Amino acid sequence: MKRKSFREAECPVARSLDAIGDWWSLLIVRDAFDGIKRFSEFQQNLGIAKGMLTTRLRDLVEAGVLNLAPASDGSAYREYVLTDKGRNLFLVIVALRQWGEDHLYREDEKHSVLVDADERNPVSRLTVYSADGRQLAWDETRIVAANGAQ
Amino acid sequence: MKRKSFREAECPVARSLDAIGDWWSLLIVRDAFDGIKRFSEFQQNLGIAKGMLTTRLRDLVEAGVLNLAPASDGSAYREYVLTDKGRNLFLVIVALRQWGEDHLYREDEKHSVLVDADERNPVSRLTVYSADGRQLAWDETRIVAANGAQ
DNA sequence: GAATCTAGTTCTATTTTAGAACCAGAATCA
DNA sequence: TGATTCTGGTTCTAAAATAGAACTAGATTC
Repeated sequence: MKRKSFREAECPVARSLDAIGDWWSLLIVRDAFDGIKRFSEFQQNLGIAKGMLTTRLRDLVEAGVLNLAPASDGSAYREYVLTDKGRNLFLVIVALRQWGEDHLYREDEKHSVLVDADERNPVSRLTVYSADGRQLAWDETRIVAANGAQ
Repeated sequence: MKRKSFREAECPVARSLDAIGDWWSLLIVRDAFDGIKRFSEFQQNLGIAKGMLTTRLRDLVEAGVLNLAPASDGSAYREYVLTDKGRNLFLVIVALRQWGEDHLYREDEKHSVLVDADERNPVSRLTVYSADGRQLAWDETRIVAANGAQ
């Protein structure tokens, strides 16, 4: 059967995953953050099948994450650029990156690092803060339902 | 063909997605943060097929995200609890939640809110900071490759 | 002791994904 | 200018992932 959709889910996490949770989507977005724009660049950089890339790019454009614009090199081709909505996925990518760095490499394995453009120092770790600036651990938070209950 | 694996990718984002990027995985983790522990609870809460849930839970245990422990109610059953590695996915979930809240609801639609347990105020937005405390936008960061180049 | 609940397993049907082959229009080369 | 190559796809097949129903053994409750 068709994969179950979360598009109309109550939970924002589920809706996000419905929009950008299929295989390849976030890697395409990651590449877009790294300046990749053209179909062939994505294809070669990711090693993805062309047919798959075609449908993923179409889906991401439909989802409002990417825009299809005239190529910036003046050619008759087009290129894919992040929309505002797409750029706002930056934190998702950074969170995935930090978790991966922390848990998915052996001691002796090197990995790339996200640094700030000016100082070239690694960015600091993401943290959840309360409205009044306290650091919050996962068990110091709660979900309040839409209706205000719980 | 078998879906392409990113387990040995250089990029931490790709490795993360390989580990927790398949359909349902992060929703199971989200439920675990909400205190869901038992097989039947996950199954009913998510509306997932039992067979799918079985393989996802097995994968997450294999990945070190969940642990299978004796049920806390004293029965002979068992329950799934987040490991340290799993708890560290909190930021990923929060980032997905905030993006979804911002971009995937109509004006008139309500959604649940993440609040701090004490004050019951919504948590503040995630932000990327430089080592010296400046807020960084996506285009104020760079990726430095593992070998130190670029 | 019987009925029900829990946590699965197994099966089939459909959808997704990977990969190769093909193709038309744009750009480059000679 | 014409031939060749590059770009950005489309189409096809085969294998894997997912959904859902049916079934089951052991634990718990009635």
